[in-house]
Amino acid sequence: MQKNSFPAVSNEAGWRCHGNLWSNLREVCELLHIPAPAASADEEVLFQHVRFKAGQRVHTIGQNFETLYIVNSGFLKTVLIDEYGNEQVLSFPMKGDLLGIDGIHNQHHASEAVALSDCDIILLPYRTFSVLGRTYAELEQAMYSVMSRELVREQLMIGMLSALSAEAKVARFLTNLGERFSQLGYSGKFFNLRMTRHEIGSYLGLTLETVSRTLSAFNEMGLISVDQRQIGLLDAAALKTLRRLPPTKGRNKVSEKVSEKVSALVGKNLMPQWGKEVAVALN
Amino acid sequence: MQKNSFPAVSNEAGWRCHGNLWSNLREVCELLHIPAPAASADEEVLFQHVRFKAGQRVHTIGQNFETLYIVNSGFLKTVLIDEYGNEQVLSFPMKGDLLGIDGIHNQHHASEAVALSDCDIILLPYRTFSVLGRTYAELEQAMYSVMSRELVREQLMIGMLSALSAEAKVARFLTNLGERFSQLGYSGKFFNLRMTRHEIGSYLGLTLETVSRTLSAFNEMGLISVDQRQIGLLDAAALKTLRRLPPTKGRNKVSEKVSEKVSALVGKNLMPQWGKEVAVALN
DNA sequence: CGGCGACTTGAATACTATCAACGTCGGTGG
DNA sequence: CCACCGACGTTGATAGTATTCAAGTCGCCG
Repeated sequence: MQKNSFPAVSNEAGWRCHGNLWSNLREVCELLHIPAPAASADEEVLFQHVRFKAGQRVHTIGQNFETLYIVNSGFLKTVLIDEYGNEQVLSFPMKGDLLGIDGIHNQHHASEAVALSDCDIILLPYRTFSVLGRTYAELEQAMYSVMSRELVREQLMIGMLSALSAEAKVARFLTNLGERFSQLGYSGKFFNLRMTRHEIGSYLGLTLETVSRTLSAFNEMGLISVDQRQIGLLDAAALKTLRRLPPTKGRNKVSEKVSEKVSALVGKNLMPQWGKEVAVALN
Repeated sequence: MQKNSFPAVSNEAGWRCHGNLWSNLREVCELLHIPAPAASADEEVLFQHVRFKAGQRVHTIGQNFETLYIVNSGFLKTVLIDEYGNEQVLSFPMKGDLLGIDGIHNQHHASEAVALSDCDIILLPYRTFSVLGRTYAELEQAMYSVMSRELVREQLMIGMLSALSAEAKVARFLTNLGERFSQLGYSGKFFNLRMTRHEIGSYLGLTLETVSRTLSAFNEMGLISVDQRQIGLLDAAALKTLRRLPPTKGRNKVSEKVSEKVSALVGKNLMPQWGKEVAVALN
């Protein structure tokens, strides 16, 4: 599972104890990119690491909510299960992401978190966290901020799901993933996917075939390179500006002319209607 | 604007002062359905009401975040604006809903809240709230819970957007709206919509034409009654069980037989593939 | 080697969007 | 008062995108 291009994360932060790894509050805050409480005599408060193997569930739907989880290494997916047993992928958490927030409300998890690779997860017991929050106001502030950010992220997801074409969704998915990898210090241009086409499709509201076709189309257009799960973003700028054809009525002249040019450029109608050249011209 | 079937909300809760209405902490907590802090010598902490006329914005995108808002009466929409100026409706808040959470992160509002009818909104300054939260732990707990609930709501929205057919989306929209009205003490069966077809479509990821057609189809099928914005849910149970035809491969025999029967029943292919009779048969 | 899961690709279908015409309702001003 | 207008809504015809169904390939593991 770790045969990819990512360096194995070194877990030098933390102490070994009883064969497990532990982190203190400062390390946890760093991981979450939130300011750590300044003075802390609580250096002895330690948080346990737990390892999950690929395929294992960190928490399941309906499970009693007792703790939050912070991803220290590895890749996961969070899913909803509908009444027919179909998975709906909600997110692909990775290092630094917080899991389990959905359980705070009514004390039960509403979603399921599954490890896509071997993972190292830090347990942040909610009781402990609450106590710490009463002590350090900054912590609580940070928690509000993280939850608010998560909310905004989901709002953007909603906007993307209901307004973008299949090609635009896949393009954004790839560039977002690249940006997240960059922020973690990995390459934002060349990476490999940890999830199946089916999971990508579920996440984007598409079928796996559509995802596969779109990736192939991007590949033929030279926007990306694809070899199974190995992805190379060859023209990230073009991908980022890829959108559905303008929903605003009023630029019909432009779109007509352009669509001719574009479809002449790339054989079939695989080229997104509001493609590369156009987007550049708009800037 | 208030010529509808809803009784005008009486605002006897709160005090008039300088021509404005004010509410204390206990009233605010009731409105949000969260437990009020038990002992409170802070009875003198009052929160100002502000009235917005239909069409006015409570907050706009990019605006500095200073206060949260609680809907005391009226109906709103929250929207995202994309790079072409198109609106993406995110929610339709009404009495008891909390607005502005998205501004906590990075101190700027990510979305816009617009009044769809005349509204009475309670201001909950974030600074004030933070101070109160430090005093009353239950308050903070409640805030986490509300934000968590909001997160779960958006997750369900994502699942709905990416997995359901147009008919199922509209059906759920109607039943959800009915349930919310019920909880507020209004009729959950007969109500009128406060938003245009375009806004519904934006919310559901559909065009206004599709929304209109679907409502007409439901009407002809006897599931609902429609007269402009006056809606009557005649068969809420059927609406609630309306889904897209099962994405799980494996019940092809059933779906084929049924689709014939159903399409024979209602002229063209307006009948959702997994319709009323089928759903009942499955239970 | 056989089999399975993941992936790709093709062809046909089906659903939804788009474009367009028309109807309704309210408000406004001649 | 009536004509006009604009916003909203309905309905039809058509087009196009994404899904579905169906092979077939590839890589991996027992």
